[in-house]
Amino acid sequence: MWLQINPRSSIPMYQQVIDGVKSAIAKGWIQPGEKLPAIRELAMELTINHNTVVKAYAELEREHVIEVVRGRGTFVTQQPFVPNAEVRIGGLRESVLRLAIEAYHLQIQDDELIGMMKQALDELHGKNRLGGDES
Amino acid sequence: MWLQINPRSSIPMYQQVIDGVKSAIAKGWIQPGEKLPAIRELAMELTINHNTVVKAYAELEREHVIEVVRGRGTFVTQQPFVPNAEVRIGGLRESVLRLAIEAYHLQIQDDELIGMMKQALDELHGKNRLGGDES
DNA sequence: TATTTGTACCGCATTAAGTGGTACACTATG
DNA sequence: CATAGTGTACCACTTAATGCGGTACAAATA
Repeated sequence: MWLQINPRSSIPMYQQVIDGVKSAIAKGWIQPGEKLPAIRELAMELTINHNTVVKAYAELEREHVIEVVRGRGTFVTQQPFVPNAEVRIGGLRESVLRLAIEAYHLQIQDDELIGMMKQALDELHGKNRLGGDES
Repeated sequence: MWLQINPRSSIPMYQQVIDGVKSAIAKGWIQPGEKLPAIRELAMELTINHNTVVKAYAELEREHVIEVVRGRGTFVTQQPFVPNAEVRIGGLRESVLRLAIEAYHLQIQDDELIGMMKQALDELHGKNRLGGDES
């Protein structure tokens, strides 16, 4: 199963489902157009309530990550929604700054953080670049 | 005032205080050894309950960001706590991957994300580097 | 001694998260 | 047409987190 959740995490379970689906898509574990588990089916699999899955799927649809069709099922979005530049950049600024601050208090040097970032990106793409172009 | 909170945010107010203090330190707005506002004083300033500030300060002390002295006040840590490598790197891995996934779904290209990261780091340090070494 | 500061409780209200259940609407299949 | 599979929409309920308001105590300082 490409989705695991921890009932005792401080992160709400519906949020873990959201993150898990997004992660699986970014990693290519599920392809655009592919069908996701049915709501009751996934709830059974994770031994959580179906309403919790409903909440997660609804949010994923709101973010154009999946498409929900009544009576047929839920599918990974085919034609990716294209957010405008303002949303694209502005939506990330806060998260990027937040990470920079977190790194500061963990005493992570700039180039080290950039290196980790590149490594994470490469992992997402299935590459294995070892060298880099850090200054 | 170097701290602003939004009572109607989905982020808990005590968490906003934590983030705000960390941010102010990372940006150099408050220096190591400097005294933070007294609990009741800050609560009055932000028009929130003193217990909320207590909760935030307690967490900041737990993370070795500030030091609390009964009867004297709270101060930004002088001798920064040095976490071991495992905590330093491992603690960031998850956040970095999370950001990479978020960027993926916003259709942000790798070099664009790296660029934003470098820019954020430079802002924290008060620099103004424009050029970069993106591939 | 008086003031400033942090600490530790208590009770209370509001909200988010999650459970369990039921019923209905739409689609595909036979 | 009937049936199975699916999403949708409620409802009532419990638990935990958040935040407020208040009071009292402890330690440092002037």
